[in-house]
Amino acid sequence: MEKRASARQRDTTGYLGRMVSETAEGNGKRSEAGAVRYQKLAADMRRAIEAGKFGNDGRLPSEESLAEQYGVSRGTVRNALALLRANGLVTSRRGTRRVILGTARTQSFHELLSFTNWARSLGEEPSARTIHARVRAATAVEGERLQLDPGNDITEVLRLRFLGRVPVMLERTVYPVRVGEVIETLAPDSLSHTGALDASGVVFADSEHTIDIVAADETDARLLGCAEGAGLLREVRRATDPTGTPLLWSEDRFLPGTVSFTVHNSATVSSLARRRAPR
Amino acid sequence: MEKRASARQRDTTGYLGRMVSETAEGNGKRSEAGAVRYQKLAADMRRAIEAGKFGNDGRLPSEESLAEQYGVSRGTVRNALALLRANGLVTSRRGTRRVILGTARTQSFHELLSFTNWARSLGEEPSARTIHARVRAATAVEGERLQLDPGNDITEVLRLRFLGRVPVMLERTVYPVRVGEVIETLAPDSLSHTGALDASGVVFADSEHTIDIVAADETDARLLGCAEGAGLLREVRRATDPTGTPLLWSEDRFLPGTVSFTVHNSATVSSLARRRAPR
DNA sequence: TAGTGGTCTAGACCACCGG
DNA sequence: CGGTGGTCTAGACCACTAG
Repeated sequence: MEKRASARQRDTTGYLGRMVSETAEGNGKRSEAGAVRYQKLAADMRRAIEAGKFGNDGRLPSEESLAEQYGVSRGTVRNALALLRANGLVTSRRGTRRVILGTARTQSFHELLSFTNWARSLGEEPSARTIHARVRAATAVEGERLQLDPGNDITEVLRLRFLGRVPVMLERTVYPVRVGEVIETLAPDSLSHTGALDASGVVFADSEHTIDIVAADETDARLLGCAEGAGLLREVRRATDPTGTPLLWSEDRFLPGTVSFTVHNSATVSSLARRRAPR
Repeated sequence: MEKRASARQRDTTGYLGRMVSETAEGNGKRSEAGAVRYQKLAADMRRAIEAGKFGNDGRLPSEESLAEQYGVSRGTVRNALALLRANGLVTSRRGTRRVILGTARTQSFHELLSFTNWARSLGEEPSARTIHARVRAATAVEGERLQLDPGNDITEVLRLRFLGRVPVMLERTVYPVRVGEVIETLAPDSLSHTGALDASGVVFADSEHTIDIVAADETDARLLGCAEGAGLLREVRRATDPTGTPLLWSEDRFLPGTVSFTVHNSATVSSLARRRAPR
């Protein structure tokens, strides 16, 4: 192989582009109607890619020619492409046409927050058994997690989650009362709490997911049917509204072999962090 | 609490913006010099936020006024803000000023790919013991993973990784020969393979990380010093160059309690997928 | 050197939030 | 209703890739 000239030549790819609400483009429940131009465009191009309509050299047409074809400005094309890029569908590099990578698999924001949505997107039948749900004063830790003053009330929910008839995950969720009030109006084993919140006008805007491994405690073992001390995959979810106010904090423990998490990163934008485990 | 009017009012936040190479902004090794305008701007604004220079109402100035202050166009400001947004530093919502969320902690692309970089960014002393490294024909599976024809050669490396003196992770990496050739020129226990590739001009552009839980096999148990069958946190890393050509495929198994992974998502752009576990 | 994607500008209009 | 962020346009120049 030929010798490369120098190091430090990398990072020149310094991207940019725009983004976009994957909302209308991905497999979320929101439909394509109501989406703005670049979102429809992205959906369109995604289909075109999957149908192989861009020829078989594995390259996309230039932004200029796409703009012409679709009758929009280059900026709008770039917005759409940024969407596909973020999901790992296409590359981007200065100097050459974009390369088609394949079909992206990133899930929509709501599928990540809602076990029910997620299960359905997989073609599985989700269900839930509420172990308990109660209102009580927040501990100091909970107060901090939800940005409440300690002593404020929270709603605490413990639910066992199933795919088909098989228990898969144990969910320990804490809501600020404000949010929890909505939950309390629901039937005991109602499926999608997140969906209900959604429907009642609660707006989820950002979330953070931390993944690690934890030993099953006595409760986990009993409800999930595993040995005490066995390793479980833990996902801690935190969600906030558009103003940054916490809406929920949840610690979910999955049986091994039931889920995996995949993150896509590019040199230009990365949303993943690897840390030392807590404690 | 007042009743919210209607559902389906959510998703209006349909963001957009631009992105940017976190490269110059985050804690990557590339310096700020050489960065373009919006990158410097982002770095600047990050510092301003951390120093509390935007007042204590927790809000950012309007894009317009930021553009004026910094003497750039609104588009450039939006590019910079998109960067901060992607890292969870600020929110964005139509109609109101952006809200400051806090200090983001997302790691740079290279820290995710390189155990050595990662460890150092934590202030820990990384080391490595190479168990074996060899060149052999690719299996069918490997061929597919690296997009090679089966029978093509690959370089296979098995390394035990330490933080301080403590074994933390066992790394099974496969490179296409083209890439592996660089590795072979290195000293047996040289620290950063990724760094070496980097220095020799190999350009990493995209990566995908899949995280799940796996039972320790006999090799894992022996080298990591855990019980056979114990749960380990598995991270499968795949990296490609800007053209989409695979550069490496690695399966890393971490002892429990050593790492956690955090992903930030927003309703407008999400890079995380939750799946059923393989098999 | 020609073509392509990345950066930047200037201006426009709209949807939404809050008073 | 005014201010703000989201979308879109049109045009310019630059950095880079590949022939």
